[in-house]
Amino acid sequence: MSPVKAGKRRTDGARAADGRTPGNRGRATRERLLKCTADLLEKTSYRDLTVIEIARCAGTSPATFYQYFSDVEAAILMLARAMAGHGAALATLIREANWKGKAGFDTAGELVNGFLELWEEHRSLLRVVDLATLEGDLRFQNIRTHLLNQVTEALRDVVETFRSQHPSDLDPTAQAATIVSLLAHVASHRYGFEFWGIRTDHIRRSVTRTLYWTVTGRQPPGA
Amino acid sequence: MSPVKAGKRRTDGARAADGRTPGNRGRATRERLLKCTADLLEKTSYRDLTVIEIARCAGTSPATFYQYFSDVEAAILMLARAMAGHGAALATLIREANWKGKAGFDTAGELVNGFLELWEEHRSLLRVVDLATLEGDLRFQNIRTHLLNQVTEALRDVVETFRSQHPSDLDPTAQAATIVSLLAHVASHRYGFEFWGIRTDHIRRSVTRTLYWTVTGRQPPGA
DNA sequence: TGGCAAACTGACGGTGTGTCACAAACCTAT
DNA sequence: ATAGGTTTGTGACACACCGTCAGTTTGCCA
Repeated sequence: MSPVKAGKRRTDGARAADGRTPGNRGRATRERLLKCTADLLEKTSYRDLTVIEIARCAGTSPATFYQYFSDVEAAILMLARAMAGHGAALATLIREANWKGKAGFDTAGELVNGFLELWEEHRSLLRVVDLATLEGDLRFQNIRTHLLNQVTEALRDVVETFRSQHPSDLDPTAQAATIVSLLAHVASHRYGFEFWGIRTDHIRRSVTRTLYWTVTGRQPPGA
Repeated sequence: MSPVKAGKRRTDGARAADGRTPGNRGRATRERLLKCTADLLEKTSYRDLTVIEIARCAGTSPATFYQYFSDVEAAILMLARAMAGHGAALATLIREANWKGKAGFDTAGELVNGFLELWEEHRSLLRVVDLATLEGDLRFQNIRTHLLNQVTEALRDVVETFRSQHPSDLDPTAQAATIVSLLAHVASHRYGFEFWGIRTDHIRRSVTRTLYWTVTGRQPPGA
């Protein structure tokens, strides 16, 4: 799979070719290659995603691809980095919304929806990020963390707020991480549920209630 | 990646070579190949797992591999099928244990441990099962469902038991699926948590409490 | 020991990878 | 417009893996 075992894991950020200053045309093809990588990732299984096809789609030769990325993974890494920022919006939602009473329950619902939408938007990318993370790839693990940690930390702070009124021996960070796990997994397996006859809407309500309860430590209003 | 695009997704169960009756030597090498596939899956990333290496490990030629499996995925599929049965033990635990009061809380803890152990045992395999499932591969999706559905259904029944005393408008199946999502995700990202300073033990307690509450609809005892 | 099915493999055409050295396209200053 | 320099693209290559098939080896037992 990798003819030159050594030279594979090259470091490369948004590098321009060898080390030259990037021009206009260059950025265009780079963008085209990224777009094609993303598109093909939707249609092709990760294992079968190939440089040749990406190049063909972008209307260039495979050699050109290697001028911008060291391998397919590197291109996916770029896409993932671009996506990771989107976690910020969720964190902001958590921090600025009201978590008390009925309004709090609505906030929980919005957060669940936020997760479902984020995963809907970046489904195929998140698949690979998850796999690579589980395989121990630190670069992807960092991205995943960057994405989810913002949410986890925001949730932890909310949990701590309620802790004063409602003491508990649980670790707030662990509770927040638990919730984030739930949200991430449900969001990514949404279609799996539907396939087996479990309506997304039912899941949404169930998760919302669990979320509210775990964060606030109280029974949801009107349950 | 696949020279003959057509002939790839061949059907093959525990088939013996072409159509011949399986002998003793045959089963042995088949087993050896499976073992090597499993071992290499631990060390190699899924994307880089290759027939050549599997064959080398098993001390045979690559051609031999193709006498038993149509491709690497098929071998992994076999391993996954063998593992899927292990969900039964968890379902039994759920069905036969007591879910009331303090004993119920202990049951919840045991279930969480059961998940952690199952994932510990089959980490690399479950990674691939998850990816393939999310990529829409029905064969893997079936395996994953077979594994998790037993648990989900058992939990749903328990949820319904409590429902009579504690009415709710939530769909019991959705609640069970929610819980199973939580358990599966936490089990698979266990090391990720530890890496970021969240002790598995804290997660375990947090999940146990959420599990107990969702199943019974009551505050855990001694909280 | 001969015969026969089961098990294995060498060799091959096809496709993908990753690296060059070189060619083409694009400035920009004269 | 055009020469000279830089950026960008590519053909060709050496290597690795895939998946097939014809033909060989192995093991069994009559």
